[in-house]
Amino acid sequence: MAKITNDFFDQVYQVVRLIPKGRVTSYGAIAVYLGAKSSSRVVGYAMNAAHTQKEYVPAHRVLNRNGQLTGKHHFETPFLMQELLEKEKIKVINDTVQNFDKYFWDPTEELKL
DNA sequence: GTAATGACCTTGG
DNA sequence: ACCAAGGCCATTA
Repeated sequence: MAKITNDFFDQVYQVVRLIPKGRVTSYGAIAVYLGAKSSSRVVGYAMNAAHTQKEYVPAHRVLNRNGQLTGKHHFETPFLMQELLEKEKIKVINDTVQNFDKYFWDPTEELKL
């Protein structure tokens, strides 16, 4: 399936894999990094197809702008996402990451195109 | 080919 | 300050 969007998806997956351990980011940040800030939804959609990729994608490190685990329900188990985040020493309360701004990992700042 | 949906974000009242 | 609606882009039915 050589589609045009495949490239965009691949970019998203690459960025997500580049997220350091114990760090999180938002869909919008990735969208901005890819130059499609308006396509924040597409980033989330890419995550939806993330589990279809060969390589594992740490989608649990990708949250919305509010720091909420909106996509936890899309994981194999709703608890898996929070479990993984807690393993990264990240406190998750009520499906929300604490100190989100502190753990926030901005690709545009770190990768600095 | 058209219509509806979605792991979102921004702006208006 | 809080609540509601629209917009953007790609995928699926």
